[in-house]
Amino acid sequence: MSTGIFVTMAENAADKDTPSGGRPPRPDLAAMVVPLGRALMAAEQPVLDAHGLTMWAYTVLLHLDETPIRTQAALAEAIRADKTRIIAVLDDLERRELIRRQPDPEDRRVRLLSLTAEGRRLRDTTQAAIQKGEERLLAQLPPADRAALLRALHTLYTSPELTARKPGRGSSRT
Amino acid sequence: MSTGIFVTMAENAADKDTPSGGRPPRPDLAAMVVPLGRALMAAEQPVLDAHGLTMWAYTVLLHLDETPIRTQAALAEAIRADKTRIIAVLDDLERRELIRRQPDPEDRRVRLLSLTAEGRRLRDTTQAAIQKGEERLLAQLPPADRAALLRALHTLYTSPELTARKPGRGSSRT
DNA sequence: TATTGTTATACTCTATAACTATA
DNA sequence: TATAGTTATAGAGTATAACAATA
Repeated sequence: MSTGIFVTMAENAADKDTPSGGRPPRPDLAAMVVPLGRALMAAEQPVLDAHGLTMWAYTVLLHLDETPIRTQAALAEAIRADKTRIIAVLDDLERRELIRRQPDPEDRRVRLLSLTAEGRRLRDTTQAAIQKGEERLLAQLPPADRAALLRALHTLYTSPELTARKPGRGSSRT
Repeated sequence: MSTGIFVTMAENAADKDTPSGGRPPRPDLAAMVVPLGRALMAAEQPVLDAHGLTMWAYTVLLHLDETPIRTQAALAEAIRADKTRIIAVLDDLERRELIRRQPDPEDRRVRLLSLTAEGRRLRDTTQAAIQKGEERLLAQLPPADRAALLRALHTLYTSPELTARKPGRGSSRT
């Protein structure tokens, strides 16, 4: 944690608004979202520790449940991770029998990824604990704002403008 | 970028809700906020590049404006950065005459930090460009949701529960 | 030749420790 | 001795390149 880029901008112009030509009437969106995200991650860390999961492992468990994924590369792509980075995570999850990693008989290069019963159980209890912590925060908001926040976040998060893949370099052949 | 932790959880249970004992009816808050923040940062990067600013430099310019800060350590603390990390940023900003860094006559250890006119101008044009990009995103939301989102983000961001300083290690003497 | 999974290497970012100059 | 600022070093996290197995 304490990886704090975009921190202070949020307090900017929160109340004072200079109408014409002055400071913008609202703080940058990123200036609130990024530090909030960092704080949320920091708040979740103890919960994950208590359940013996890293954030990557938790992300994998969460994603494996919804969509049965066939290849590790697809999983990595789906969670925007590098394919080389999740290997150690999968190794650990498999060793602890939270996931299965079976070679596909039809294409023996491929590893079929699936959640075990215990994996599902651990995911559920962990997520319950995490959301319980989040509820404490959301309780500060009026019910209408809370609903609008979740709705708006979902809209923005799934926005096609933001889902764009990393376009910079990486387009070199090979 | 592509530092993507907490990515997929957002799509979870977005529509299907299993009432009792099943999956939670909403995705984890962090699972939407963190990737959204990363996407926002990625979207801002080209704008910052065009204006010749790193995100840390932009953060410094933004913060220097609102609160006149006396010491570099205080600035670092305020933007949750390590005091050693902003030095190169300040060096660059000073060399480009976007900020001033004057020794305090009353305590010659201290550097008085202030924004130059050009620094203020660059900050304003950069922020205008960034917020213009953000407006494109926010335009997807109904006006009421947009207002609620900004209100809720500000509430959560300034929440005392999340403002807690890193409590772990660091409390060692020295 | 292309692709899946893997290992090994290099790079980026960040924090920690050590130093100076003032007080 | 304590503090502001600085420099140098080391560590964590990540991506890139190279490899083996299979298609």
